[in-house]
Amino acid sequence: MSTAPDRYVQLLAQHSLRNTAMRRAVLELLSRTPFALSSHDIEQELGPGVDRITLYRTLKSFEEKGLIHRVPENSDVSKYAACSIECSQHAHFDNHVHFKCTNCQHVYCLNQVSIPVVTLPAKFEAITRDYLLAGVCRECQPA
Amino acid sequence: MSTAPDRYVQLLAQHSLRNTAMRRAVLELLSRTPFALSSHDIEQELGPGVDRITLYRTLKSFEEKGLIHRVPENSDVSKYAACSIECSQHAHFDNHVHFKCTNCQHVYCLNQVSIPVVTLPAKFEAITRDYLLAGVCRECQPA
DNA sequence: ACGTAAATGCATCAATGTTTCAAATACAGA
DNA sequence: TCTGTATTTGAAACATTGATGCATTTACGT
Ligand SMILES: [Mn+2]
Ligand SMILES: [Mn+2]
Ligand SMILES: [Zn+2]
Ligand SMILES: [Zn+2]
Repeated sequence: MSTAPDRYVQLLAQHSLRNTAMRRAVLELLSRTPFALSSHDIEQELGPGVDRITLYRTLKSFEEKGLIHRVPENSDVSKYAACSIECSQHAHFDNHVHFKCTNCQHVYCLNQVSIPVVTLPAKFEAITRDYLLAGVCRECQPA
Repeated sequence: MSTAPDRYVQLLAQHSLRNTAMRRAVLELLSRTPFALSSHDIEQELGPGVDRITLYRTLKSFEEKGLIHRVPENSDVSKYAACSIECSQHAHFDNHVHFKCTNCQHVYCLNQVSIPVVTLPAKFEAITRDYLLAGVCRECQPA
């Protein structure tokens, strides 16, 4: 009756994170959900058992280790999504555009659409880029 | 000894906002500063007299009326910058790129650089776009 | 199976922002 | 210029997000 060596246990090990119930649950939830989730969303989804502080710490270490990335939501609440497989502690490779639906409020990672490069004024050196669109998503289009 | 009919009084009137001390002060500060300021920054700059709650409300109405725009800082604090002259309550026209310096933490509006358009997957309809770069700014470049 | 470093759970604290309501004030109209 | 009224302000209370310190528990290398 040992725990099946599932995908998430492996992912945690690969990123030097210990295998705990909370971590497995959060990782599973974010991998399964097709849009970004806030800390509050995750708390709701995981049910009443979860400790808010532990969840914050989980999200923080996941972000540091390259398991998830924070979506540049321009509101006051952070939302998180699973990273592409090649992200690590040392470098994030989530160079895709994000899309926030003004109707359902969901934020999608558009992994197919990469962020275009712009020419900057002299002496500005860019290292990271974020591109956030807002509008109406696929699900919310009027017939 | 009447108040000189200055630029800010005019701007307020044009956007259907009453002429108050707080509003003049905030508008003047944001117009004069070459990078975006947080609510906290503004509080510091304006000195100990300012009421925090009134300031929040000032920023909120300025944003609604199209006098300032919120910069999509991916951290937990909102920063504000003066809008281009043609913004109004009904439409913002700040289609420029923003740049956050990882050294001095300042966020600049790069008004010269407009946001490139991307091709979205079917059925996604974009209405607004935000593009935030991070890196080293002009002032912080090593010699 | 053990020892230890890491993670958890809980209390406490801090920052940001909203709401409610009475008092003050800007400004349109007389 | 005076006056009435809708807007704005200032203060207290509240809500939410998140960090920190510390004792206890747990995961995992040996
Ligand atoms: Mn993403
Ligand atoms: Mn700007
Ligand atoms: Zn939608
Ligand atoms: Zn700088």
